[in-house]
Amino acid sequence: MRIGQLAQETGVSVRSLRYYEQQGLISPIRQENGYRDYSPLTVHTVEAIKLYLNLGLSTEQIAGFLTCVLRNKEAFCAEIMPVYEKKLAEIEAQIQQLTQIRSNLLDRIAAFQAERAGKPDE
Amino acid sequence: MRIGQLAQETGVSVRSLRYYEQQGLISPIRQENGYRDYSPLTVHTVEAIKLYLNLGLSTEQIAGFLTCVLRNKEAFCAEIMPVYEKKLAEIEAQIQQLTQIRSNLLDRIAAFQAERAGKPDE
DNA sequence: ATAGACCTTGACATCAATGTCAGGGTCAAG
DNA sequence: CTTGACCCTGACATTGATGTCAAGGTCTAT
Repeated sequence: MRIGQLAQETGVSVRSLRYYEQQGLISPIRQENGYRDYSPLTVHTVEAIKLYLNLGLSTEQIAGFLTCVLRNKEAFCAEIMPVYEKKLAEIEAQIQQLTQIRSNLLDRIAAFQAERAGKPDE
Repeated sequence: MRIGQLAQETGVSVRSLRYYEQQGLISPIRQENGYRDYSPLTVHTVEAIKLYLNLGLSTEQIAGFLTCVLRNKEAFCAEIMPVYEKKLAEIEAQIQQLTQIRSNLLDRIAAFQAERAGKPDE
């Protein structure tokens, strides 16, 4: 299968497929004319990549366990847990920071409105 | 006051002070030798900039109301409310997205551990 | 006059996945 | 043989505040 078809079947752009290859996530063989030639199984690989990217993982992190999860169930791949836990910690830190900013914004909006309401003609 | 002293008094790097100037947030006059010359009042300006940056606002947004809030109370500056509200909406969207990812991560971690525990010697 | 602390401008690097363009090859159908 | 759809590589842009370096000017104290 050529790259255009893979792109169409997975909904991933040709550009991104080449990028995933550059990051070591997929390794198509080459036809005689230089075109990339993908196994039909690569569709599943790309779907997996999409899934992990949607979890906020980087291509580098995905590269660390992708081979394993493609051959086994996730539970068999010990490499994946530290990644999940690291990402979870990052996400929670970000949520906390955003929540703090949100709180500050709400305070300032409230103060703004209180001052306008309380002193309408000062 | 020269840039080094302003940096020291505000805890903001010399690099950032120049950047704020480039973004139109501060406008020091120049000494005869070309050195930037800041009014002592600029310390307050920079403190305000720090505050708004910490709320997640961009220098461009800050530029839109900084002159007003330096002369008046915030409640007097109508320009600021749309900015606060836009930022609040962005923050809440981000929190929601991160919360969704967090939920997905927790699900996968739980599934991982359940599979290991449930089938320890499969 | 020289060292050293301070200032200047300009430029590149950061982070990461993706879009987009340029310049050029391949191939099948007409 | 030409058109058009598809492919290739390589490169720059995006986003935004900040770090850092280069090359050089200023000024003070020795």
